[in-house]
Amino acid sequence: MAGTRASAKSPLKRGRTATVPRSATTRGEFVYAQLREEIFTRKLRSGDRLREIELADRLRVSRTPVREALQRLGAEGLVMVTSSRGLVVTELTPENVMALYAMREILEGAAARFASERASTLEIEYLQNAISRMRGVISASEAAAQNQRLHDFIVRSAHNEFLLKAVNALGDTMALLGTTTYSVPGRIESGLRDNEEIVACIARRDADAAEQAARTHIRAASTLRLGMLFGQGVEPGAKHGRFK
Amino acid sequence: MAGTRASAKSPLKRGRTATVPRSATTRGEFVYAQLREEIFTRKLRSGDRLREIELADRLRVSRTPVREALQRLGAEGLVMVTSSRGLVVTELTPENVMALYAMREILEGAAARFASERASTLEIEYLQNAISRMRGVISASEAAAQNQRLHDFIVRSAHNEFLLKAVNALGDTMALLGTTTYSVPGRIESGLRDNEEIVACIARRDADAAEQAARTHIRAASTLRLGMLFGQGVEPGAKHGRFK
DNA sequence: TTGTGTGCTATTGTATACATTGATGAGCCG
DNA sequence: CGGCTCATCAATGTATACAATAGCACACAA
Repeated sequence: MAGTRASAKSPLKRGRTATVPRSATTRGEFVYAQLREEIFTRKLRSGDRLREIELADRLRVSRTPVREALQRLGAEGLVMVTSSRGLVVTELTPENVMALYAMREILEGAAARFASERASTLEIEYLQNAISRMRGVISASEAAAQNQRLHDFIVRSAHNEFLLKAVNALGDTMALLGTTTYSVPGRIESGLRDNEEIVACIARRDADAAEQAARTHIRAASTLRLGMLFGQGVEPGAKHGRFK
Repeated sequence: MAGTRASAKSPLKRGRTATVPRSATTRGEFVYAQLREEIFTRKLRSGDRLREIELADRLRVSRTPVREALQRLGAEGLVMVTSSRGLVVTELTPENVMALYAMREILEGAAARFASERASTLEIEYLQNAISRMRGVISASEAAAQNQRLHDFIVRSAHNEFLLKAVNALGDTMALLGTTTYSVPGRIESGLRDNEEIVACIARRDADAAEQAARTHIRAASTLRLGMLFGQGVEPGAKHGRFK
């Protein structure tokens, strides 16, 4: 039985050794990772067209692995088909963004709830340590990164494969938005307080309170985000199309 | 600009004129629809291997559209890669099933909550009519179908694209389980009462209560399901592998 | 008997040629 | 001058040949 090489839906997507990033695993995998990277780093921006031949030429592979990658990206919602321009990097409308945050509120709430019910004592200790490490952080990017790690861990502590998938999918879409809400003054402190509360609830196995606290946390981020979008126009760096 | 034909992620996938079911839209689409059908009708069962060449021969297409279809199915979780046997129809472990229902509880709750907040009065009227139609239904399959339609409509009334996608993905996975919990005696009546309560909460715009009611509804189904799984062994028709 | 190496084979990965089709624009006719 | 037809093009859909590889069976040796 040979069929083992298969395409591997690897949930992680690290870069490779640097010398020859190509052929990290398979070419399809490489193209997928590369395009994700370019989307997240905004080398490819919302609305940019994705032509198979053009990508194949640029990445020095045939159209076959390119199609594979595009299809995976499509399934994740990072690229979408428009009737007028074919395949493009997904553009989020303001309605999408609101729906996105509403959904995040639900999912992060669920993660906190499930973690309250199922996290091991070891996992809870880790969460508490993570909170300690967050105190004293002052840079927005560092705070955002730690916040991200904490929530990833909460999701993993929920021990629910379907939740994990849903959260990852949503996270990818969030990445399309670019900037973090931690750049808003005062957000670091309030974010920390939120997270302390969430972990405390999980630690005392209070599922209802944990869910509520997590929702409140996201709700705050949501409010800030909508302020960024509608309050003062576009974010720094955005040049074209919608508000993105 | 030509790139219009693209692969179209069309949410619907109807058959065509019947004479030649093939080429419904594209061959890739056809293979995708066909395999889904076979999985849902259990012609392909959990654990069955999916070999590209074999499928291509059987469906009279080349490997290219087959690969496309398999990839889409993989993204949806209907097929998975095992290290030992390559690509197979997804097998759910008992842990998976529990996680699945836990997640459904969350998502149906979210749908009810959002619907409470965002459904139009027209949508609410429809929901109430749907409830009326459900009264007096006696067959398990009919009750299950109506229940399904009602919940689909609630999800649509939630007006959240991300929720919709998550629910659909979960629904596909549920389909792998086969039988419905409506075959359990008394379930039709209790299910109806649950649904009446959910719709009533939505109608009076009580988001918290609606979420709670929906969770309760799914929780009941979950309990029944676990009874079916662990209480008396396997379901009728299941012959091999796990409990599926 | 059991461990180990080695070729074979089944199966997937990749490239590429060809088919198909929607859009575009030029030219022709009224 | 306006509208229609048709040739052409750009882009994706499909088939297929070839490459690479993992697993297996078999043989051989200790």
